[in-house]
Amino acid sequence: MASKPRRPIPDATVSRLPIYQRVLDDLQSRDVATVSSEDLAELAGVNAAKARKDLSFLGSYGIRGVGYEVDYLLFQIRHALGLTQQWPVLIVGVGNLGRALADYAGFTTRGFPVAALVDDDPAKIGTEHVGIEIHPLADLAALVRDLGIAIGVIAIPSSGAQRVADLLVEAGVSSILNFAPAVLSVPDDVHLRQVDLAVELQILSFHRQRGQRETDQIDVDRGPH
Amino acid sequence: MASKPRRPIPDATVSRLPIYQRVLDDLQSRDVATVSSEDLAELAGVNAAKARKDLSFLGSYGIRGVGYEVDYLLFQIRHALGLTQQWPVLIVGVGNLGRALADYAGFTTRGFPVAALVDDDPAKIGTEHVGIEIHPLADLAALVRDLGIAIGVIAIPSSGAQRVADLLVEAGVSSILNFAPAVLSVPDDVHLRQVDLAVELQILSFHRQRGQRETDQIDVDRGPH
DNA sequence: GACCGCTTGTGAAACGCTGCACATGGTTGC
DNA sequence: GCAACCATGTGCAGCGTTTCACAAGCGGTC
Repeated sequence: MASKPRRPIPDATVSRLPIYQRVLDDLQSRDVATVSSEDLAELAGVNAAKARKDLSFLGSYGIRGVGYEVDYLLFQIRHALGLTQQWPVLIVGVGNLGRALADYAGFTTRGFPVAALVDDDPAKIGTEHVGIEIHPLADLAALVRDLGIAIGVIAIPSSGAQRVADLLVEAGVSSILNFAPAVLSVPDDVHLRQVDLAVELQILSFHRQRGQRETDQIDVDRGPH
Repeated sequence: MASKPRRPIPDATVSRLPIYQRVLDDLQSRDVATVSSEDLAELAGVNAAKARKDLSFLGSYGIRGVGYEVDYLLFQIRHALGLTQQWPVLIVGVGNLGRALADYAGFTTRGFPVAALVDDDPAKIGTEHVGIEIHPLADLAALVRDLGIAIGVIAIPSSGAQRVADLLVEAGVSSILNFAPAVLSVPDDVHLRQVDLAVELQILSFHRQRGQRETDQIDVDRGPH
């Protein structure tokens, strides 16, 4: 209530806040009390002016001549990101990717405990993974309701992704993280984010080729191809 | 050689080209010969004008009054992305995430065959995963050289990520895709992309909370609008 | 208690991206 | 062969983001 953002926080800033949080977590665990925008920016891999401007959207929490108090800044970032409470997530698809996500320590430690696993493979249903029982797809709506799931993660092949997204929306999930390489359509009030692993490689490929074209002109010293 | 981009292709466009490619792949497999910018944009989840502008950076490959020839456009996109040849990748870390990536069909079908797996767990070394032998970390440089690896994928916990990145760079890899939640530093001529799974959830959390705050004030009419 | 050095917070300029609106030019039908 | 139609390609204006440069403010020092 007290901290209503006067200016709305830009999307670009929001996408960097988790990075600052991670860096600050690390500093905190090493008992560092304060940090300057320059050091923080260095650790986060950004420009110092950008870091200051990003943090200024949260409020004026720095001390001139000194820097930012690590503990307090961490609290403010968590608050801005809505991480003052835990958000249980449900993962659909317990293949290698689903298991990797369920195991991923970063989820739980950052306030996103994996509360439920769902799959449609009869051989998997009823078994457990890291202590979490695997439920059939039909139980999805009940799980969302009973566990207070706010975020659904889609980790299945793209052919079934839209159907699962529809199920999640219908069950009342308000945010979806999709790993299937498919464009999903969801209502406007549902937040959808897309992580496409192959896209990242293709972007690398583009830059690689572009760099090589330049060096083509100068010389070629790529070993045996 | 003939098609040297007069204007450099903007980053934002590059990041969308793989999406167009995926959509066009799908159209091609359904024997669709031509597609309009409007239909393509719809399938890719973007604005029609944006799609046209994106494609115009590749050259003038559309036919006014008709649309784009699917086969030809696909070829041009592949060419622009440097996907006219295969780029073998090496994955470091054969945990659940590494296995998920090795299994991921999207890699191979898009020209990025997984050519080598590396891990430092003695229990895993020498065993195989989907027919690919797991090598010790010490073999990294030799594998890169012998297999002509251009892209390295880091799928290990963040504590060892920088060390592995250094090894990859030293071995001559020019592009790195990092899944470890850590900021890595590499030379300027090495391309680095970061995929941070927890960051995506935190961004969702932010928007979720913001949406809730707004509706708190007005009232709730979540239903179909 | 005044000064000096240091770091924050921010106006403003530069840059890149988006989306509209329309001229351009190819195709089809008569 | 001409006209009507249609979808592309792009000039331009608006918007968000980045970056610079500097005033404002805090803490330590003499």
